[in-house]
Amino acid sequence: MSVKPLKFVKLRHAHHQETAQDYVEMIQDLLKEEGEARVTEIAKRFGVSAVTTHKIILRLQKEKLVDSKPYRALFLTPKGKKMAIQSKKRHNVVYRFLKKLGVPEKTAQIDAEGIEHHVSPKTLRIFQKFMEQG
Amino acid sequence: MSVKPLKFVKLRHAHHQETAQDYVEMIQDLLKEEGEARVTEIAKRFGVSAVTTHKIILRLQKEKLVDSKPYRALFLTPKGKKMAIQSKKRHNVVYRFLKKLGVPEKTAQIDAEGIEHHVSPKTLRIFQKFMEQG
DNA sequence: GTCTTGATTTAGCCAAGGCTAAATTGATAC
DNA sequence: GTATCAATTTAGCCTTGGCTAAATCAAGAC
Ligand SMILES: [Mn+2]
Ligand SMILES: [Mn+2]
Ligand SMILES: [Mn+2]
Ligand SMILES: [Mn+2]
Repeated sequence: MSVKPLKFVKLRHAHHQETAQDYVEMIQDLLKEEGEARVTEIAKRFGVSAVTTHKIILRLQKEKLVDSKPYRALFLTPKGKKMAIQSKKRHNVVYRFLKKLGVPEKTAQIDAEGIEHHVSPKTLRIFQKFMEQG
Repeated sequence: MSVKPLKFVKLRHAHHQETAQDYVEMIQDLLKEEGEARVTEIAKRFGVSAVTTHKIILRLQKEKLVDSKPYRALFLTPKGKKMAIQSKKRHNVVYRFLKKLGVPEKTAQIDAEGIEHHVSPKTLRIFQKFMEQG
């Protein structure tokens, strides 16, 4: 049998996207819920220090996903907004799919937070169809 | 609504386990398929350099999952064997579950490689039941 | 206008996983 | 037995995402 590193290469790529996806989703949530997105609140919700959040925000700014001036609140760029919308949608499909299957609410929340980043477009469509019918 | 960092804390914990799980699984495969597990072959299959694999093996030895002498082949400790068996079983349930749902073989392989590490015992049992019946 | 304080940022540390280049070694060929 | 060569290991670099301690700043209180 031949060797297939492809799936591991894709796995590493997915990992590299996870933080960005969770952060833009969180910023979008805060903008909606609280009116503004601040480092301290993001850090509290992720359960990390404000310093960790700050450093990740710097990276997301370099990647043109987040926009802000020093000591000020955070905003999503158009690119960041787009990623947030897509990520949230996928997250929600995975979450509802798990619940439809019979996974308890709390467990579905926890598992969806990890699974979402590894569901390909093909699999996502199948999850969606399952919910509409099943 | 209250703030719930729990799912993110668990996500980070899952990530910390991923590499170990994939490596012990791979070593087990090689012991079975090839008779021995070598750094070079592991690196080839993961699609990383032999140096990267070597460093990860050093960590797994410190964690008492892997056993070997310098320049020699690798073995699993009892602890490593146990993890390999459990990981392989979970991986397989996730993979077969996706195929049963209608996900194409190749996609199921790729997605399962990432999803497996985020499926809790409760969700795994539900996946299993779905296959037996559905 | 100044003071105070909480939020933000900077400095500096760590571990995990990536890499290339170079040194070492085990095993095979001769 | 020695020479060779492929595999392994070491050295040294990078990025991401963790942390604490200390510095800086914005905004509200007075
Ligand atoms: Mn999400
Ligand atoms: Mn997530
Ligand atoms: Mn696996
Ligand atoms: Mn895996």
